[in-house]
Amino acid sequence: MSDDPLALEQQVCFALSVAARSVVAIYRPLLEPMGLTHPQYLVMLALWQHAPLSVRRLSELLQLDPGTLSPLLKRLEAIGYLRRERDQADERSLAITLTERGRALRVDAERIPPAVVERLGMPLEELKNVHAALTRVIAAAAR
Amino acid sequence: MSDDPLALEQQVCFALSVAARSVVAIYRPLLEPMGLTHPQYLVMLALWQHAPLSVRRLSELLQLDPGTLSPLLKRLEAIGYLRRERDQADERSLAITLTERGRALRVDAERIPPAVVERLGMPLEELKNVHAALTRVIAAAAR
DNA sequence: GTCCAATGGTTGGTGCACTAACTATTGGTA
DNA sequence: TACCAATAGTTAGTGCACCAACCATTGGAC
Repeated sequence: MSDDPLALEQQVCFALSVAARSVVAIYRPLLEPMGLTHPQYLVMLALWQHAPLSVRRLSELLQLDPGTLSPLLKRLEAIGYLRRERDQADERSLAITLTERGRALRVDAERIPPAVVERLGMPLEELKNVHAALTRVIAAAAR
Repeated sequence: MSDDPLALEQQVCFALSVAARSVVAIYRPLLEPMGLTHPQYLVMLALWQHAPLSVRRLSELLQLDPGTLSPLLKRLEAIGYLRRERDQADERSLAITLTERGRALRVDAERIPPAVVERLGMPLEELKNVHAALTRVIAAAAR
């Protein structure tokens, strides 16, 4: 075990990056049949839970730049999973709503989380701990 | 607390993505004066530890695609931190070595990890636990 | 009522990440 | 020796992520 403070294998940021990419890679083949990328999947999760949403609200929920979401939402509209319409009450704002197909997709999506957990083969208990630890990291970074 | 298995706030993948982006965001202003992005910083860490390296070896160490590294390495060569030369023994392979400036940069880099830990304000003990947990996730995903 | 600063979203530029197709070198085997 | 499969790296295409500049709408302040 190296005591070099710059050693790759003891950087938390490196472990975070690799873990995030590794886990997203597990989702890829599962999402591909639905025509979704992982960020698009997260948008769909947010919409299934909270639709209708504005771009601003969505960017807060996902902690993503509106500039990132804008083209992503257009792609989801192009596939036919959602609609982007101006909010009647405030023409600056978009009301993002699900289409029938978008709502229907939820049934397929319900198979994803258990498939990922199964593929990881880690005890649920430990995954909960990881989630809690990450939540503390996110809170610390946000301060 | 929602019991919806598709709820955003209980997805480990979501926490992972947000945490990774949040932590990288902490590095951004620290790396900017050195002219480095976070992935470039990881490449420099690998080189300070193991130079000379081939693209293949680097892609194994960082778990990144050679296709991602290729243009990234050219950018680092353009700034003058490294050299890309064909390996004399095997002309297919690149020997990536540090320039004098690249080696000198290490001194500045040594301030980064403590600055990040300080900025996060989390006990070192907990960061170690996070690191260990992430390492298990990475191993599980790789299996 | 008329400015004007704040707000919501879009666009363009840079760089990362993955995939697939491609080129060049190497080294084993017929 | 002449072939050919494996290996190393590059390139092109798509999409994500951040930033800064931009446009339109809104809602005060005067």
